[in-house]
Amino acid sequence: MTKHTHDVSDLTKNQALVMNALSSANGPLSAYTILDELREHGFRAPLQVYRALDKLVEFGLVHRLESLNAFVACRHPSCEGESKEAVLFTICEKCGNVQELISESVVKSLKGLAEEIEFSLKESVIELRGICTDCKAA
Amino acid sequence: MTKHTHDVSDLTKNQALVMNALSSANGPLSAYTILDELREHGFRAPLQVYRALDKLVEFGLVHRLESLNAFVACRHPSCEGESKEAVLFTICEKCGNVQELISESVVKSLKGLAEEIEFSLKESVIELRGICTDCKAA
DNA sequence: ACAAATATGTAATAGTATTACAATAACAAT
DNA sequence: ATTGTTATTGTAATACTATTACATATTTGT
Ligand SMILES: [Zn+2]
Ligand SMILES: [Zn+2]
Ligand SMILES: [Zn+2]
Ligand SMILES: [Zn+2]
Repeated sequence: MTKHTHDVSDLTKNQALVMNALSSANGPLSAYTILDELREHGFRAPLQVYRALDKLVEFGLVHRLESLNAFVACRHPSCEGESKEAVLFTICEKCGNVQELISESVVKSLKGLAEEIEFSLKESVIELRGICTDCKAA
Repeated sequence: MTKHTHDVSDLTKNQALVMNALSSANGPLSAYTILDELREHGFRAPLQVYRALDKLVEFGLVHRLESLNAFVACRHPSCEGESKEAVLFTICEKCGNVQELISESVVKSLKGLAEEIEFSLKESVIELRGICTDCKAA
C-alpha cells in the first residue's frame, strides 16, 4: 500500500532532483528546461524528467499547467488527494507570473454544476489568463 | 474596423475547410488530424491548419481544449466576445466525450475571485475531467 | 539468497507548434 | 487601369513536447 503523504525524503534520486529544480525556480518550467538544468547532474534523456514529473504530479507536489505545457511546484500546504478538484491558477499574460489558489466558492459552484449534469468530477483544470496586479500598476 | 459577428460566409477558403471538418466531427480533433482530413482538398502543411484555427478561435467559432491539444467547434449560439471568460468543458476520461457549457454560477464565482485578488481576467480555461453520465451507467 | 516490484539508462520515434521566406489574392485610392 | 496596401496562402525547415520499446540496475519483501 502506498503512503498518502509525501515529502522530499520519500523521493527517489531523480524525483528529488526534478523537485528541487522546480522548487528553486520562481515560476513554471518546461520539461526540457528541467532536463537542461539537470544535465550537469547526469540527466541525458527527456524520459528521466517525464517519469519524475509523473510521480511528483501523482503525489500532489507538482502541478501541470496545461495551457503552458509547463510544471510548477505546489505552493500549498497540501494539494494532495481530493484537492485536485479545487486548485486553480492565475497566469499573467504580460509577465508570466503564476499564482496558485484555492477558492471555496469556485469549488462549490463547480461541484454543484457537476452534480446537476450528473458528471462524475475527478479533476479540474482551471487556468485564469489575464493581467496581474503588478502589471496593471505599471 | 473588424466586424464583431462571424458566420461561415465570412470565412476564407482554408478557414471554411477547417471549420467544416470540425463541425462535421462528433468531437475534438487535433490539428494534424484535420490536416490529414484536408489533404484531399489540397492541404499540404500544418501551418495551413494552424493559421485557420487561430482565426476561428479568435472569431469564437472554435475552442481549443488545452488538456487535449485539440480543437472543437463551438456548440453555443454565441461564444463570441466576453464569453471567453465563461465557457467550460467536461471531458469524459472513459469515452472521450466533450460537452461545452456555460454556468452562471461558475462565472460569477470566478469573476468574484478575480476581483478579490485584483487580477484582470481576460480568459478562463476550465476543463473538467471525469466520467460522463453514459459511462457511469455502463 | 531469491523473486518481485520499482526505478533508471538510452535510443528511437511520435506528436504538436512555430519561424522564415516567397508568392498570390483582395481591396482601396488614385 | 494602375498603384500601393493589406490579408491570405504555399512551402520548407525547424523547434518544442511527449511516448514507446527495450535493457539494466536498485530496492523491497520473504
Ligand atoms: Zn498545489
Ligand atoms: Zn504580470
Ligand atoms: Zn462556445
Ligand atoms: Zn463517457
